Amino acid sequence: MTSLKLPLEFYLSEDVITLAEKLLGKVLCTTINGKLTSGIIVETEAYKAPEDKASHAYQNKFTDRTKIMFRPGGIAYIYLCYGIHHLFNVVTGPGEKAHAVLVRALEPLDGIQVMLNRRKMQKVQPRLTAGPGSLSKALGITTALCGEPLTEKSSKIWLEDRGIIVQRVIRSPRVGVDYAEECAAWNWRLRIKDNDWTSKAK
DNA sequence: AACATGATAAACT
DNA sequence: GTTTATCATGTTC
Repeated sequence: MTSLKLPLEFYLSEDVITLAEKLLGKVLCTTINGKLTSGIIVETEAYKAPEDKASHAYQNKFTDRTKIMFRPGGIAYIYLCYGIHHLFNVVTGPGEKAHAVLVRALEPLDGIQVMLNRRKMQKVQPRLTAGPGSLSKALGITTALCGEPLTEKSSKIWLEDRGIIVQRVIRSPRVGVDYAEECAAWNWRLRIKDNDWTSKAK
């Protein structure tokens, strides 16, 4: 169990793109209210501050919300979007650099019944954990977990390497970042090819 | 006022 | 079966 947990060094690379790619196939686990839920990461997005206009920390903008990203990697950055959705990010980099990887979609693994209850759904459908807001809700992730270390034994949230092999990775432009101008063209959205659990598009 | 979205409904093939 | 449009929603700045 503990040996499967990703080591702190994993998160300290300055190369967020490669890191985002490596996160595919890893397993995100949470124990909220004593209930274990987990899923394979099938879609991520890299955010590389300060030069990335799509990042909250563009130009090293330092606020109460973004300051969490300026810490060294290996912690969770969770923020509220559109007032409803909790989005889960992994903070990466050695510190100083406000890099982060957004987890956009999961393939359910453990605690599926718990996830169904949280989503108020009857049966498993791709949309259970497809989409950053959905997966957070399914795993019980809220802003209460913001800043939580992903490497501590006591953490309620962590990542595991269960030896899952990723066959092929697709790179595509990120969505919802039109305002980021030239940065919107950077192909920093990464997903596993031919996976039913990624949000739309194949 | 802006926002890294999701659920729903209505329109398509 | 799929894609497209609309809007609800609350925190940040």
